[in-house]
Amino acid sequence: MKEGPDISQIGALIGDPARANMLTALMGGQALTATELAGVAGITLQTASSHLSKLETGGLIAQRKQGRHRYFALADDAVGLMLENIMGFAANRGHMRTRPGPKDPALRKARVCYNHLAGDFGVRMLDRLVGDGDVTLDGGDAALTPSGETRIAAIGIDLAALKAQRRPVCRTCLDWSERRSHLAGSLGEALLALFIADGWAKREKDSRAIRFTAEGERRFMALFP
Amino acid sequence: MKEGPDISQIGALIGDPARANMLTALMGGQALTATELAGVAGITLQTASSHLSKLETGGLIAQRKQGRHRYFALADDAVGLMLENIMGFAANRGHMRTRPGPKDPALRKARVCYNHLAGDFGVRMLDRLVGDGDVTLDGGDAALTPSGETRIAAIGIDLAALKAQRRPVCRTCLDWSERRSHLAGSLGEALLALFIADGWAKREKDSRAIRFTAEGERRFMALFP
DNA sequence: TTCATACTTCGATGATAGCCGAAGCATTCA
DNA sequence: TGAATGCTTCGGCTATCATCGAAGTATGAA
Repeated sequence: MKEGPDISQIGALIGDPARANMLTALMGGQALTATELAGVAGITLQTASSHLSKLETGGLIAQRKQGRHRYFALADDAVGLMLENIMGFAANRGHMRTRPGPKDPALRKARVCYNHLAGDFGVRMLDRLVGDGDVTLDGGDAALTPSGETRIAAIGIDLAALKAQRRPVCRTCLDWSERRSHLAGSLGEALLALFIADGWAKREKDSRAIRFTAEGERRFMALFP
Repeated sequence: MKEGPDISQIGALIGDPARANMLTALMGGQALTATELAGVAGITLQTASSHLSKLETGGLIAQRKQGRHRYFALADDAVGLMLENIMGFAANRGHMRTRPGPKDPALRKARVCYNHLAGDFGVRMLDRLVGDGDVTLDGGDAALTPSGETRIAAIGIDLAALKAQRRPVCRTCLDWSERRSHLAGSLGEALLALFIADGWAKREKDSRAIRFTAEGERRFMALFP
C-alpha cells in the first residue's frame, strides 16, 4: 500500500474549523489581512497567524506584503476549484454550517467563486456558451471556438491579453449549489470583472453573494438568454 | 459570514492519516472488511472500528453485512470523484506519501479509480470517445451520442441495463496523474469490468494498479487508437 | 525619536481525539 | 452447546494541537 498522493495533509489543513472559515472567506476572491481573517474565524490574531503560516506552507494560500499589511489570498485557481468541489460534496451530504440563512438564495443565484461567477448565473452562462458552440469542453479543460472568440471580443474582453498569460483562459469549475459546471479560468475572471466594472452587478459586503441590478440582469439575460 | 457548506467536517474526516489510508485503499473499488482496513492503516481493530463509524456517519463510506463479515466501501461515486480530485491537488503540491515507489509508473499507466479505469489508459479512452464524437461533455456531466451508443454496444456493453439504473451512465472524473478527465459513471464501471472479464487486464494484488496483458493492450489500443 | 499599527514568535494551558487493552455482542462452525 | 471468529463498546492513557497572554519585530506616522 502507501501508494499515490497523500490526501491526509490537505484534509487536516481544511479540517480545522478556524482554517475552513478562513478558506471559505478567501473563496470570496479578495485578498484579506490577517486581522480580517482572524475576525471571520472568531479567533485572536496570534492564533490566526499560526493557522495562516500552516496554510501557506501547505500551499493553499499565498501572501503579499504591502506596507505594514500582509494580504492573504488563495494560492491559485486550483485551490478554489478543489474547495468548491468539496463544498459541493459537503452540501450534498448535508454538511451545512448552520440552518440555511436568508442569504442562501442569493448565494445560489449568483456568487463569487474565488475570482469568477458561480451559482445559477454562472452555470447559465457556460451552458449558453457551450450550447451555442462557442466553447468546447474536454474534461476539466475548455476552449473557445472561433465563433466564441468573436462573441467574447464583442462583449469587450481583451482576449489577446488573456492569452498572453500563462494560466489557462478557460476552465470549468463544479458549482456546489447547481451541481453543474460554470466557467473559471482567466476568461471567467475577466467576465466577472467586466460585469462589475460596467455596473451590472456588485459584490455584497462580507459575503460571496453578487447582486445584479435590474438593468444588469436584463443585459446579462440578453447576452445569455 | 458563516455561509455555504461546511468543509471542515469533511476535511477533518480525511485529515487523519489512518482514515486517509483507509479511504485510499477503498479507492481500489473493492469492499474491504474492518480487519483488512485496520491492516492497511496500521492500527488495531478497535481503533479502526472507531474510524469506520466516523466515516460512515460522515457519509463517506457504507457498510454491507454479509454473514459475520462487514464489508466497507465508498458510499458512492461522488466520494470517489472528490477523493481523486483532492489527490490531484495533493500531487500537484508535492504532498506525496513517500518517495515515488516502483509501482508509481504502473499506477500512472492504468489503475482503478473506485470502479472505473484511470491513468493514461483511462484518459486516452475518454479522449478518443470525445474526439470521435461519441461522447459529448457538459461540465461534469457527459452523454453518449447515437454513434457512441452503437460503438459501445458493439464492444459488448448492455446499454439498456445501464440506462435502467438511477445513477448517471456517463460522468467525468479528474485524473490525478494525468490532470485530465477520464470516464466514470456506470459506463466507466461496465467498461473496466468488461476488460477484466475478457482477460484483457487484471487487478494487481493489494494495489490500485491494473496490469494489461500484451494481447489486452493490443486490443485496447485497437479500440481506442 | 517616539508612538501606533500590524503581525510574528514564544510559552503555557487545556481540551480534543487517537490509541489500545479488556470486555461484550453477534454469527458461524463443530 | 461450546468454541472460534469478526467486530463493537468502554475506559483510561497519552500526545497533539488549538488557543491565548506576553513579548518581540517591522513598517508607518507624528
